[in-house]
Amino acid sequence: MMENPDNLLNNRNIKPTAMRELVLKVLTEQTTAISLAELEHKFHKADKVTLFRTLKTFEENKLIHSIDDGTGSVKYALCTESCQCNPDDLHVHFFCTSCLHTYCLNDIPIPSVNLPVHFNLESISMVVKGICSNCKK
Amino acid sequence: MMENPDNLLNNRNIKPTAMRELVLKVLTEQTTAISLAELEHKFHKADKVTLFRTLKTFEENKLIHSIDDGTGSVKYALCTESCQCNPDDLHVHFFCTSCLHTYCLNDIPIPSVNLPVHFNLESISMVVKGICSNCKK
DNA sequence: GTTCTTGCAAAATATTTGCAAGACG
DNA sequence: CGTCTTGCAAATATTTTGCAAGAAC
Repeated sequence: MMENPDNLLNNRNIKPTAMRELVLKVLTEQTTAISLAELEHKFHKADKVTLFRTLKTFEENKLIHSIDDGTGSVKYALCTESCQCNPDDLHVHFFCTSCLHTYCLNDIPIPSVNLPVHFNLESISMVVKGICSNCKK
Repeated sequence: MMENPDNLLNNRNIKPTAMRELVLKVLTEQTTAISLAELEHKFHKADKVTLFRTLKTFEENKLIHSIDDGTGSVKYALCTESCQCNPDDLHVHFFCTSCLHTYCLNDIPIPSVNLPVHFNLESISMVVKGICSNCKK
């Protein structure tokens, strides 16, 4: 069942302000993860710092997750509705070196790893780089 | 068989200058990956930009590899002697959220992933976060 | 002399904080 | 009023480039 934007915010205990609804709308329209700078360009008049803090708020409340794809600018993408950002919820990300887009491979869970003894796992990040199907055409 | 520092440089076609030998010496003494800022602190009088370019040179010639552990500052660590930095050569990295050190888990290869159709793999990065064995004591 | 390396200055990029004005209840 | 949010300014951090002096061969 599709949630409306306000429910998405309320479900995560985020007060639905106009700004946040706009940012959430942009995020839902993305097929790939978006950077703060890219998000800023989606608006004609919006303060980057406000957008930054909006993203931080979203991230703290697990509405979105951040991806460090190695480009130097962090990308953000919506979590699935049930996501709690536990290691089990995490998926692989794919960075296309041609179109520079960062994909959430939501269907591909991060494989488990046998850590050395006495190493304790909290979270994992896995970023694959290569050419995406769009660019390979 | 242990190589001497100059051989390590020559093997990678890096002209062995005094600066490079010093940087290589520091790198061989590390048990965890090191950032540019940390490297700078190992010297009393060394220009950060020179160190940066030394690391770049080392990386281009596959003497070291860089790790983006999500802290915002890139870490560097020696490659194994046979490393060509192919996907098959890559290993998992571990970032300890307690001591903030980044380990090369050289014995743990990155598990393979089945990408969606027409997605082409070039390289993979996998960073595990948690508590290391030293901090768990 | 020619090329590569180094040091200093400064640019470029990204992230983060301080603070006051405004919105909301 | 009191709290949370927003906007502007500015600080911080990191990476990167330009350029000229110096070293290596």
